[in-house]
Amino acid sequence: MKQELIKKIPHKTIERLSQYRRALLLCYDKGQTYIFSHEIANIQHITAVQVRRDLMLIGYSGNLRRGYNIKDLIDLISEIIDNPDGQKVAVFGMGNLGRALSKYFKDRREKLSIVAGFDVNPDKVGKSYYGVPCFHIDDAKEIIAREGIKIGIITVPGAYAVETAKLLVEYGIKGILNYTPTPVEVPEGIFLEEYDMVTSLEKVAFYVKEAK
Amino acid sequence: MKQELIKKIPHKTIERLSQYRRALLLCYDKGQTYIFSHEIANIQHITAVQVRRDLMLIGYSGNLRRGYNIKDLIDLISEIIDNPDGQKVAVFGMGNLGRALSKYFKDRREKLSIVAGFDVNPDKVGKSYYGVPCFHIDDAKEIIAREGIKIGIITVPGAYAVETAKLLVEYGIKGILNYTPTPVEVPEGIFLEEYDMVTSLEKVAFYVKEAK
DNA sequence: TTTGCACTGTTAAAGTAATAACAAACTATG
DNA sequence: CATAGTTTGTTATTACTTTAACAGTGCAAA
Repeated sequence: MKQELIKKIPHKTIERLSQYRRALLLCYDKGQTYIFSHEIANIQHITAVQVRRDLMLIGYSGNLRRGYNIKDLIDLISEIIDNPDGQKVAVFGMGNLGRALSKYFKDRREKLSIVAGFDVNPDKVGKSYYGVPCFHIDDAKEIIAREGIKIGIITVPGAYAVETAKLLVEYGIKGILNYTPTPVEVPEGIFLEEYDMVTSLEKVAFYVKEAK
Repeated sequence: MKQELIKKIPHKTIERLSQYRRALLLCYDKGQTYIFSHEIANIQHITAVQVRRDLMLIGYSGNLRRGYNIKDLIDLISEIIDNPDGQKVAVFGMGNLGRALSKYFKDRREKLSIVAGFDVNPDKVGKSYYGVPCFHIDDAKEIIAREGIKIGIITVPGAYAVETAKLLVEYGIKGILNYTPTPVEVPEGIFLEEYDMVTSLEKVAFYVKEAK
């Protein structure tokens, strides 16, 4: 897969590739070897055209009669979205949400793993949650450097989101996933993704109201 | 606010309105009475033009010299996105994520509140988490009907997502927020919003890798 | 062998969203 | 009272995303 090609893949396609891979892994585990675009589409909430278009963008060609080779496609998607050397992640804020994420990602992805949690609560520091050791935030700098952690998930209370993000950038984190409702600022070159559960719920509430 | 106008508001604008209101509430609590479009924009990650365009869509006019009246704008946004009679929400799956949401929404919105949690674990049933009572899923039908719950958040393990969604629809839920990585199907007329943490993290990992 | 079917791969069109451009309005100030 | 500065409200443009249309291909079956 050429570098220039990868640069042109739209954000939305990257997201769908992640979802395709998940669906494909399930099928692969069941022993299925080939799959049609409309089968992938049925698993996710999209159309077969969308699937074919996405696969076209990554330069994968299927078999006209049998569809796509599941194993090959999984490998190609992995080649695109995974870092061959692996990617280490840390969670900042080991509250309910931080622990939910720790549990969730436990042994899910070979190339992507949460290796540390941070908190300020002395009751949590020193403990381990679902295999993720919890450290004091004061030790973050050292541990991030030592482990080579490049990605940080922010799950601290909203009031501390901004300062946490600032620290992470200072400590060398290159990608931030902010789950607090407070938007944070990052300098150029740091990838930021924010998701706000309050907004999502209010959106659902709005459309439920409107549907009446 | 006219009904036809509301119908034409784009999804993205609805999401931003929720975020504007949050920012406005903070300013209002600080005693600020007027705010400029670029001030709102600075709080969120958007441009002043975007803010003005969104407010145009909902038909709100600001003061040319002082900007927007914070109180009035909060009221107007609330009139649009809130249900005047309130909206009750239930969480299905009181694991870490379910409890995180329960805690998070505790007393946050007057018109939108989580009133019940459901689980199958007998250790959880009968307990209360952050003010949200946990019931057995077998009692969901009755409680949903009795309380008039219209929105369900799915935080069960992915393997149970599909059947849970099916149950909710059967029990009269009109809007679903699915936080499992497993896509679910809902019939026409039921609003569905899905968010997948795995995809988000993989997306961050991809762009961190590419930035190197 | 040829006809029909069921796919894929690609280009074209439509729909949606964000950005830019700019006129109009108000106020403060000299 | 005129002028400069600042901000709003709206239209126009551009960019992005999805959906539609359709040609091309291989297989199966008559």
